[in-house]
Amino acid sequence: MPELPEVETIKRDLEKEVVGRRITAVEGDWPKTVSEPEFAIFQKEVTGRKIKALKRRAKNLIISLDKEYLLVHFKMTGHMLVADAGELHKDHWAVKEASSPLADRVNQFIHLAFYLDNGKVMALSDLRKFARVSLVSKERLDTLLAHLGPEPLEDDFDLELFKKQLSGKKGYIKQILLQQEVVAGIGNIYADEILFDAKILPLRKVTDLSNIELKKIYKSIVKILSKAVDLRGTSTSDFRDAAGEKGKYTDIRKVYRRTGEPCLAGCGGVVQRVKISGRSAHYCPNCQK
DNA sequence: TGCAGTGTTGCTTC
DNA sequence: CGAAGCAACACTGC
Repeated sequence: MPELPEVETIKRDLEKEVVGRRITAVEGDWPKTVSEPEFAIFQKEVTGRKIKALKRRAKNLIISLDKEYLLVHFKMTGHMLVADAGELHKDHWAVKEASSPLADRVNQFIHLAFYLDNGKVMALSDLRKFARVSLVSKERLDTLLAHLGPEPLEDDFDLELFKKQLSGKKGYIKQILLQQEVVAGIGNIYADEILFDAKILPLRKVTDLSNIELKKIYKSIVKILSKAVDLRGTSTSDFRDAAGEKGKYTDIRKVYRRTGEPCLAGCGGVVQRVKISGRSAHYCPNCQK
């Protein structure tokens, strides 16, 4: 699931490959991938534009063109690949070379492709077709992103700001960490990993947490997300970087999708899973209080 | 075999 | 108003 570390990985990969390039053609086989404007107009408007810069805001990738912006949200299974245009079979949107990491099955679901003036292609692969791309003005971009809370890896995200974002919030800490208006960019994987690191049970009510516990959660947010960016994200299922490769945080995760396995802190406990407002939460009942 | 589970977000329903 | 449920999809695992 592309959360903050995964989108940041894609952003950094693309930065090296596509900035300064001009888009020579746009093709797609699933028009709904483009939210706005209508697909044919999008195709016409984006063709010929130059890519100026890349940004990430929460789980969104923002591609600045010489005019307007491409706003990309990967949702569940989307990721952006860069390949030689010749590597793609245009007929069925699949990658040709079996030796390449791009040949991985999850990279074979290409629904939108931006051909570049250096013979490469920036391609959105998305098994479940939930990802969305928009071409928007600066004003529209700001409107669409206005609800988002602070970026947890920015300098201004300190303990006081975290507490302020939580004030007035009710419900379980796990549920609150997933709310993008509270802290931007945390999803199910890192919410579980953060709470394990902070030794706090996901079913704790936010209003019951002590100052010491809030500080632990704050520190774990910064620590875990930074570590995950360093390791290029988590690939328990579909996430891949721009080269089609898996993220390495998968190997050091402590609880996410480890139900029934021994706690890696060596406490003798077994990782449990519960449903919290429709989402799974993984935790160690020994380590987390 | 078939159906629940997977998880992000926005929209609908209560 | 806010919380809960569901739809958007497709594949995996039981």
